[in-house]
Parts: sequence; C-alpha cells; structure tokens
Amino acid sequence: MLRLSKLTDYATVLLAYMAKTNSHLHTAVELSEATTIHVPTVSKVLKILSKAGLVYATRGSKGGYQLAQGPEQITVASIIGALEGPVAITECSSQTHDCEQASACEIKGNWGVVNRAIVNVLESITLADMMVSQQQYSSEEIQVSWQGLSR
Amino acid sequence: MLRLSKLTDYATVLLAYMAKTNSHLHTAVELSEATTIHVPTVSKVLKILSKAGLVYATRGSKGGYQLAQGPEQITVASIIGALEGPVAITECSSQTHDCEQASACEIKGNWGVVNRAIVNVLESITLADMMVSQQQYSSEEIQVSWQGLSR
DNA sequence: TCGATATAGGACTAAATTAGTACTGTATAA
DNA sequence: TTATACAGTACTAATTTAGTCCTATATCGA
Repeated sequence: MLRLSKLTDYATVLLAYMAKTNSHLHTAVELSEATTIHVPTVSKVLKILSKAGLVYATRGSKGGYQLAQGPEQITVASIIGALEGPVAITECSSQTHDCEQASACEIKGNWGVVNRAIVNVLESITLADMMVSQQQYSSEEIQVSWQGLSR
Repeated sequence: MLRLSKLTDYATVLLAYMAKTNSHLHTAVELSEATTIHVPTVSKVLKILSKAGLVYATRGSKGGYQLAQGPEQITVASIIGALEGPVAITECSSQTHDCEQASACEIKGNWGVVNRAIVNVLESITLADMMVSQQQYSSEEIQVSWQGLSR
C-alpha cells in the first residue's frame, strides 16, 4: 500500500483550510468545525506542525494558528517530514541504518535511489498545488523521467 | 516515513538472488540460506509472489521456484503490488473509497495526483535496475519532472 | 491581579496492522 | 510408496498508529 498516516492526511486538510482563509488566526476549535476532525486530534496535529515550523502559534486569548509560510513554499515532503519523519521506504533507505543482513543483501544502495526519486516527487508538489480545485488530470500530464539506474 | 513492509523488502532480495542465478530452480531452503531470511518467511513470501505470477512454482521433489519473467520486465511497482496491493498513499487515493469527510475536504482528488506520480516512478524501475551493483548516484541523475499541477 | 481563553507537552489506552510461525493438504519424482 | 517441496489457511505476538486526557504555561482584557 505504501500508505501515509491519517495524521499526515489531516495535516494537509488543516493546512489547506488555513491557506484558503489566511486573513486571521485559527483556533483549534474553529479548524475542527471547518474540517469535521475532532478537536483533540486537530490539536495534536497542530502542535506537531508548530514544532516543525510549518505553522506559527499564538497562545492565550485571541490566540491561534497561522501558516508560517505561503502555500507555495510548503511542500508535501515537508508536511510528511513533520508528522512521520524523513521519507524512508525501507529501513535500508533511512539515514541511520546499519543493516544486519549485511553481505547477503544485493539490494542495499538501490532502495536509496528509489527513495530519492520519491522524495523528489514529494518535494516538487506544494500545498498550493494540492489546493487546486479537483480537476481530473490525465495520466499523460504527469511525466516522470527517472534516469538514475537506466544508464 | 512512508514505509514498505518488511515482506516487500524480502521479496526484492529473493527475486534479485533468483535473477542473478537463474540457471536452476530454487527451493525455499536454498533461498533461505543464500539470503539469511528464515525459511517460514521465505516460504510465505514466495507463495505470495507465485500467486501474483511473478515467480513460477514447481511442486514435488526437484521442485522449486524460478522467475516468471526477466528482471527487466519485473517492476518495483509490481513487487509492491503483489505483497501490499495497489499503491495508495492515502485512503482517498485508493480506487474503492467513499470519503466520509465528504464536502469538508478540500484535497480529495489531489492526493490521487501525488499517488499517480509515485506509481509512475515505481513502474519505471525494474528488478534489473535494483540489481545494478551499488553505485552512488548523485541526486542530479534522478530527474523528476512533474507537470500535472503546475499548469 | 484575576479569570477566561488558547496552546505546549507528555502520558496513556485502544485499535489496527504487520510479522512470524505452525499445521494440514496436494503434487511430483524416483 | 516414500521423501521432497509447494499451497493454503489460521493463529499469536509484536509493533505501530490513532485517539484521548491531564497538567502546565502564556496572553488578553476587565
């Protein structure tokens, strides 16, 4: 499946709503009502996004959250990174990994290349892109040329 | 993290070994010894690969497994598909999904585009590519141009 | 200064998923 | 007919994720 966590999905929904209505600070309660995500969960996600620097938080009455950057600056990769850590499709491809299977493994370095290709895709898509109203993109419009291994 | 399951990782290791030594049938025990993956797990993975048509199985004594196609024909996407089902990075992006969040969600269709971009990458990389001896590919060699949303 | 509002941080429980193992059945060669 | 090897399925344990709750801290305004 190669699935993202629900929290990551919630995060994009919340960030997209904030981007669309960036005139004021948004409280967790307001965001919950707008998105139908339960308050404790909204709160949890925003705390994480705040810590990661994607949103700016203001405490106290009249407080709330706002985007720390424009929707064009926030990449899908950075949202995933905030909630799940750096993309690593296998243990092999994570930075701090010392594989026990060692010599037996023929694959090692090459998962890293696959991983890099995916990261490149995710870094090329921004929150602004995600907000474009649902159009049906044909498969042909998404062109991925990946040249690393084909030489 | 966006992580694949361990079984998927095992599958690529097993398939790569079979591709490298395709002169004969490979028993689960032989594959286990070659890869250091425990026999029951090797067996489990191969049963799944066989059902998916990626390997051909022969029963009985002198039996074993062999690749059903050449390493150039087996894509990473098909390996992932066999073990985990079709790639769907969010519930939204899976084919058979009817979202409860309905009208509140601004994102809907667009996860589908991100998903499609990732699938394209995974379909462009084959088992043969994965077997290329570990070279260090520079980031520049992996070029992904994704044009769906930027118009 | 006090009280209401709102986020920060951490801990905890329940649910879901994944990994690993085991058992019984079926096919094939010698 | 016996040994070998895969097929199918079920089950348990481990891990991960989701969701909730509680206490602390910061800010505004009366």
